[in-house]
Amino acid sequence: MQEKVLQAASRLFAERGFYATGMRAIAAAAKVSVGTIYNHFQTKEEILEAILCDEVERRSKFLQEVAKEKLPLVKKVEKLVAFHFSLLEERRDASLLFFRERFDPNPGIRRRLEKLYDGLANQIAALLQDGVREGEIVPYSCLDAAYILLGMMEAVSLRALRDDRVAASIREEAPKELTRAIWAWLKGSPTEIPA
Amino acid sequence: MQEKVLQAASRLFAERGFYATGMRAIAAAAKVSVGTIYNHFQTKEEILEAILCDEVERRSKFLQEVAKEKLPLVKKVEKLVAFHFSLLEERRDASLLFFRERFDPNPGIRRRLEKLYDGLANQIAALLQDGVREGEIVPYSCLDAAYILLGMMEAVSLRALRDDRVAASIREEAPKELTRAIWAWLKGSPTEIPA
Amino acid sequence: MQEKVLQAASRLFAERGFYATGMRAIAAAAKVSVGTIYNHFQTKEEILEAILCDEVERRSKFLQEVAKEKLPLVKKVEKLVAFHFSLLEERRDASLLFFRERFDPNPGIRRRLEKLYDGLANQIAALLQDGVREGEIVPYSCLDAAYILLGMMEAVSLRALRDDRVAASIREEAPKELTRAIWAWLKGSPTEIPA
Amino acid sequence: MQEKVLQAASRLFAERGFYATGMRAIAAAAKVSVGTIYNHFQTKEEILEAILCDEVERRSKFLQEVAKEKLPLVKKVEKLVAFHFSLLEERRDASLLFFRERFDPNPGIRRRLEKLYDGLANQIAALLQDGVREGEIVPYSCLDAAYILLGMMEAVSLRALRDDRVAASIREEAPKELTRAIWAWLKGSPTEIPA
DNA sequence: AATGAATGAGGGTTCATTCAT
DNA sequence: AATGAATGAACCCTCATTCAT
Repeated sequence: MQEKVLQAASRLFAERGFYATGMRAIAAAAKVSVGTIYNHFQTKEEILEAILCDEVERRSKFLQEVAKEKLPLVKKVEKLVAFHFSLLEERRDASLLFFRERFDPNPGIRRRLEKLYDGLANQIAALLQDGVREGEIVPYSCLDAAYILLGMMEAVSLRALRDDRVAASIREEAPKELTRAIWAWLKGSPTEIPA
Repeated sequence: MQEKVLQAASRLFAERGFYATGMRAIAAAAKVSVGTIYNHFQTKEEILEAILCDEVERRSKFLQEVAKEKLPLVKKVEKLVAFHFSLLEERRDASLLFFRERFDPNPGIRRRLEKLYDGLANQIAALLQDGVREGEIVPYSCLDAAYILLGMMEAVSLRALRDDRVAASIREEAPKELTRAIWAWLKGSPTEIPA
Repeated sequence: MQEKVLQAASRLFAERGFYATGMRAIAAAAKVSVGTIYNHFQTKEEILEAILCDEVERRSKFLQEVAKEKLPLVKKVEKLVAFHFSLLEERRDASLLFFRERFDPNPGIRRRLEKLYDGLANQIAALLQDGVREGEIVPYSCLDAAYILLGMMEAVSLRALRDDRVAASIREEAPKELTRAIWAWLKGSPTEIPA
Repeated sequence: MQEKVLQAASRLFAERGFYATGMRAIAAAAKVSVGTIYNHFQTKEEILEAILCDEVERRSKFLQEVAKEKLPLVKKVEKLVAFHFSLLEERRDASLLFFRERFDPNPGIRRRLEKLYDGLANQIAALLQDGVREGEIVPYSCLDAAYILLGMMEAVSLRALRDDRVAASIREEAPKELTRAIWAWLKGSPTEIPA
């Protein structure tokens, strides 16, 4: 039941936006009654929260596994980027929401979502920290770098989620290109900018 | 009068989000009546549009000036990023809105906001095109690159606009690091990814 | 529930007019919430439409029965007028609305109300057509005559629905006199006008 | 100034209806400012009242003159009907309002308008009374008859004020036809209905 | 658990009216 | 007298949420 609701809500939120989607519409799309939704979720925002939490958790779980593997950092980055783009294909709606609606709701839920997002950043930062320790990359403020890395993925994803042919081409090229760019950036001296 | 309304609305939209902010709240914060707002703006959306227009224009004007200067592309990018982060400090609320509310799913407002954003992207694309012509960077779909460049600034900014210590650190590190990351992206394959 | 709303609305519309009556007032008078009204009627106009539809149907049904009877046309007119005035007594508010609000200049609502009114006019026209066929009255544009016949009942009714002694007297005299007047009209030139 | 406002308001009220016409629209159409209108009229309803009063007064003045003349009743009726239809042609908008909006506004103003209308009816009743005294028509409840007579004129007028070709033909035929019908009605015995 | 009718606060917007100029 | 920006109550309607069944 919950799954039906979450899927219906994901699609509608992605199509029309969180505020433009009513509970009646979700109930109709999920083929349950409004009352039933409220037996499983306290508020409409909780539905959004559940969707976004799920997205974060998928990425978080993946990062946990990657962290355990014995691989050079560059490979880990490559896997992370690849995974990210595979989710983009498989879970278009929820991914879109993850980028778009993360800031929308009220401060209470926003705070919780930010915390989840910070968790992701921390995992990535730990990954980078390992790389620094191993001498694979130069020393960094790893948490800052993690947020920038996430930002790079988000930026490309938002372009890739449009519906034109360029977007399709980006979705194909981006994993390779992005890994390259991230790596070039991480490898360089943190302060070096060509004159 | 309009200025009072725009400032109040900027603050409230940034705090609570566009949809969660009512006209009555804006009127109260601006210390005018609801009716007076409607003498200056046709709809609530028009208020948001005016705020974002202003932000776009500031960036647009700056880009015009940078485009005229005789500088290597990397320096122009550096200046652009720096300017962007300076606005982030000076005009916190409006900058936040500039990135956050761009995705409003209401088709009417979205179209107009996208047009504004597209204008900026076009200016940046022109900058990059110059770089391609001069051989400074590898050939690109410059418009796509521009969207991604904007997206990178946006994604990092949204983190940098929070209120914690990490945000402060990012605000300090990001201009330099973001320039390097963007440059690593734009330069194309100088760094092999180890196998 | 719908009945409560329709009765409350009939009374208020008749007292204050359609535009001067708010949904809150209707809800309060019907002792339901505003939302409940909107669960049964899409718009305020639909409430008015439902009220007037009902009035039309009462008259329409009556006309159907009269049409089937084997009576001279003048008797049918007499019955129609009598029935009309009996409704005026029994269903004061709705009858008032039936005549008063027919001219609402809002094109959307007007069109629908006109359609209802046109249906009645057509039934009366058919009645008159029979009279023409039987040679009871002179040939006529029967539809136009029907509108005028309805109009005469309407105009007199609006006076008859006031609360003074004249209104009471008209309510008593009008059925008889109106039938005579209508008949004088329909019979065509039996009376020369002295020069 | 007042004349400009009244003409503009007549046209707009007739076109869009009283409630759908705003003070700003009237001001624009009359090419004065909103404030100026309020220097001459206390409320919007007062404008409507002025328009309708004017219409009543034209008819009332005419009736006063006709009453003074030494003519058979049938001629007076003929003149009255003719005058009524001439106003319909010359002052289409105001005449329309006279029929349509007479019942619309709030009870206060409605009462005043009803009084004016009653004045007309009384004048006509006096005319009929003369006819009874002179033996021109059979004894009547003259006031009731006056309202019915007014109702007959209204009913035909409303059909004649439409915009089709039939309306044009009615406007031409109606004065003669209506006079004939009224006279046939008034001449007849008040109770006689053909069997 | 499941239902969906009922709720009513609140949404954006309008507009008759006022008032400082 | 004339102006039109300012006012705010009231408009119709929506919708997250509740609750009796």
